[in-house]
Amino acid sequence: MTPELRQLRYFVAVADETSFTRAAAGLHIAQQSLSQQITVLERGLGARLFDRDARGARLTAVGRLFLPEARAVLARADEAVATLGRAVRGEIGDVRLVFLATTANYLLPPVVRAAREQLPDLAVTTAEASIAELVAGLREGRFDLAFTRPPLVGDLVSRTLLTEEVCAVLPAEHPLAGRASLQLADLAGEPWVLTPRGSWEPWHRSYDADFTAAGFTPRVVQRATTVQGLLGLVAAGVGITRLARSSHSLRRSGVAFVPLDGEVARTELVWLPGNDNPAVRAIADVAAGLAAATDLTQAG
Amino acid sequence: MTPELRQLRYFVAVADETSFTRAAAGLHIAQQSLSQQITVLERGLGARLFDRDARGARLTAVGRLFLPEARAVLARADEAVATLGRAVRGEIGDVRLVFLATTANYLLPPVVRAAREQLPDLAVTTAEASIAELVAGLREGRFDLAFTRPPLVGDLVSRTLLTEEVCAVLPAEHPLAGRASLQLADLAGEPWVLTPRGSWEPWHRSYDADFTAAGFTPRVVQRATTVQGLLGLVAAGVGITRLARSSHSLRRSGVAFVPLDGEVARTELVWLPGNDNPAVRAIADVAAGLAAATDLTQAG
DNA sequence: TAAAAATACTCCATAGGTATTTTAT
DNA sequence: ATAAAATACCTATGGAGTATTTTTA
Repeated sequence: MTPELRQLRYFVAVADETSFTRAAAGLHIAQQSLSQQITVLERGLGARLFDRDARGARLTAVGRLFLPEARAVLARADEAVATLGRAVRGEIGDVRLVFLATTANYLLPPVVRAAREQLPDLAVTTAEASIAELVAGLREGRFDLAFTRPPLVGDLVSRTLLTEEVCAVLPAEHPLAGRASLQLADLAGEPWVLTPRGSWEPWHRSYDADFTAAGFTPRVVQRATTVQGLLGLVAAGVGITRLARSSHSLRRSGVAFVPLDGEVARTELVWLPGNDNPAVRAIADVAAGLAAATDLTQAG
Repeated sequence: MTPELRQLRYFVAVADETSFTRAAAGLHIAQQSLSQQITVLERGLGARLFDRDARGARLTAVGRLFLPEARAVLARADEAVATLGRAVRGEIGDVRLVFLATTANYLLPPVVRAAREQLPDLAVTTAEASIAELVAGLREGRFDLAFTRPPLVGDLVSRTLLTEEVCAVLPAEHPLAGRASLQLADLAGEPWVLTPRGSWEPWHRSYDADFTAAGFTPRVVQRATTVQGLLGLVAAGVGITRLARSSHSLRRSGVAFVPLDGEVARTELVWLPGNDNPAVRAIADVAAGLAAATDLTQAG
């Protein structure tokens, strides 16, 4: 028979007080109940733990050996509960972060650094993925939290981490390169380089809507899969494109970033609605705090 | 709130089976009762531990972190009970042995060696004491177990460890030194050296009874406190004495040990009747086994 | 005799059982 | 439709309370 923790607590209390009466007072139960519980414990263990007399109760030789054991069990139980508390607060555990390949560049280092500082006992693993892999990974439970861009599909939970300007990206020698800002309509006649339509359908629908609102359909002269590829084509004078300002960190020569009036690009934290891992929320809070404290667009 | 061990056992069972139904069967309780207990545990801990669906129950992220904690608490409790079992069997703990100074010489080494071999985790401390110190030490709880000689006082529990012959101790050149055995009456006219009357009254009363039975009162020419002292005086030809055969180990030259017909000296294990330390019984058993297996008188 | 623990009983909180409903596949 | 868990309700074990007795210094 293994005793219950309550009985061990009672045992320790009597041992500490060398008295059933005093221990019972401290435990807020009647002396008689305590007496009965210790008797049950002793019977269960098959060993007498106290010598009783008119002055109180003192440990037997066996009881003296059991006391540190009982304390150790209780301490271990307290530790278990404390560990659970840390888990609930998201201070321990594992979180698998995934960064959209185009955001990993400037978001991953500060987020991971802040996480390590504020949540040192959390095991954070990171991955860089395409938007399709990222969404599939979240859905299939391979990732807990994604850093990505809208629009996404409906059944994921998102939280906007930061917003930044959307810029027209022009060759450095382009006539409009010196402008402080532009309207998308100003670029109606330009040759465009864009990402392949198949890369992520929701994005392309969003693009189409923007261009339709500006009153034209872009003349696409070439397509490139990566942001680096787009920037290279723009620098080469093949055409122009449209990117978030932070993309500027990937190529600073040969291209000009001119803000497009009223257009913003959002970076979002995304997770599965059913994900109950408190560490996800903790990391999300760290990232949000980081975004609020420092203007991450300055990294671009 | 700290959960009870029962609840932790239930939690581990459900986690292992990934099913309330199967776990309940293994625990020999109804699924509904188990479901209720886990709910109580979750409420008490303030954390959901399982995700339930029609296929069963799987750990949440928090539950996954709590599982090893729960196992550790249960394992620690099992260890505590196991340790208690060892204490009850007298395999661990402390025993303070005391040897009568005149028996320490040949009893202490083999007893301590056997104890270390058979009860390696028992902390055995030893002391050598006069009969008066020995009895007082037992009474006042300074010693747990004594190796001594009868007669003693009534309120101590004793167990005869071994018996040996009582011998007349004569100078080597004494006319009776060559005899195979003697009667005490044969020594009526001899000069005697004995221990001081005050050293331990019960012994002297026993001596007196023996001499009275043999029909004479010994003519005491000198007294010595220690066995060594008595042997020295005998070797010097001052007188004769009477000792257990094992005393021969203290002086082998100049003295002759001649068995006295029908007289036996007992060595006893003695302890306080209220001493509930199982280690005392364990050591007593080891000593008794040792005495049965090897003739300790051969050490004399 | 006085202080402490044990015993005898009573009560009720709760662990556990039974019947049924809800939920998700 | 089926299999699992949750809910509702009932039962009964046993933890805790009150009154009293026993024990020992």
